[in-house]
Amino acid sequence: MSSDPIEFELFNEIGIIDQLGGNILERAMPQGLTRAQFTVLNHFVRLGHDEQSPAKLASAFQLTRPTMTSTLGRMEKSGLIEMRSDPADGRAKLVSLTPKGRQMRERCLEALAPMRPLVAGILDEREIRIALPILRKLRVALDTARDSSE
Amino acid sequence: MSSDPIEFELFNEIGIIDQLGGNILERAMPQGLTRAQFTVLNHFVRLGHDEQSPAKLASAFQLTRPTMTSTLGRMEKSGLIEMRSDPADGRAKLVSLTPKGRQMRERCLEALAPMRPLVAGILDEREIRIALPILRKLRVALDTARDSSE
DNA sequence: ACTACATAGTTTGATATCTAACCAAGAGGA
DNA sequence: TCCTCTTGGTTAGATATCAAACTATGTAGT
Repeated sequence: MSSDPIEFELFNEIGIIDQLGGNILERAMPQGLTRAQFTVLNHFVRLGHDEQSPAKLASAFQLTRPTMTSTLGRMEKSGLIEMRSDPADGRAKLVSLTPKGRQMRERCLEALAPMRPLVAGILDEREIRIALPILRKLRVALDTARDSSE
Repeated sequence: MSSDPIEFELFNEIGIIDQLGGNILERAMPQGLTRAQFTVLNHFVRLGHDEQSPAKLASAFQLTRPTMTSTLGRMEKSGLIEMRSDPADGRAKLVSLTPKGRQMRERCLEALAPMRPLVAGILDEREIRIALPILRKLRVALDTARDSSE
């Protein structure tokens, strides 16, 4: 364990946190909503977008288009989003939240609220504020590394 | 984005880093070896274990047993590991690396070596040493939270 | 206008992951 | 001994994710 380069250890911790955290998150979600689906719901409300193309969403989350196709298809089937053809571009589609989608997002936030104190019991805000900029820097660099490799 | 509680932002960054990092890792791996499979190979060598039960492995990686069954099955089929029944416990199995598995792990390390300077160009060691203990603390707490909820 | 390239979305097939449910085997207690 | 509970592994079914390949549409360059 300690024989690993420190960079690998960093990614190792990050990987485990992501897995455990995601797991806890999904258990807390109403009706077995998925983390990926919650992310989409959240994106629209947070950024105030009415409509977005699947390609834009994929790029916002750094996912491939096939992945978005799959997730959006499931969300459309369960009535959380709607899709229509983009009148301005024959190739594209436009995704928007349904009222049910908005409502579901609200319920997710309520379900997640009790988890805030839980995290606060582990890390205090000072520690988070120390770690966050470092992680953000790493994330941004990996983002651009990926973009440029395509 | 900035309207999110800071804890959620933390998990958000962690999630994206994990995804992008894992992706870059898998692209670098020889013969399309998977991150999950590399983790198993690495575990045996790093900890010097000759044999381990699937259940121990699952618990070491905080994965469910079905997940281990699936990954180990694939690794056995491709000759990276061997499995035999545990003579001391009729329920259990014992997993061990094959020479091919050991060799594959070596090749992975070689393939990963060039990535170290890449990361070093983003974060210097000082920053990593600042973030690492905080993340470790979070990981350990989530670990125990999961264990106690079962 | 035609050709070539780029972009949007999808389909296919693979892996990883989870939960739920199952069977087999060990462990403990009455 | 028998009954119960726990533990190890598997199977089935679901979702997310990727890469590769395909179709359709837009864009640019000649």
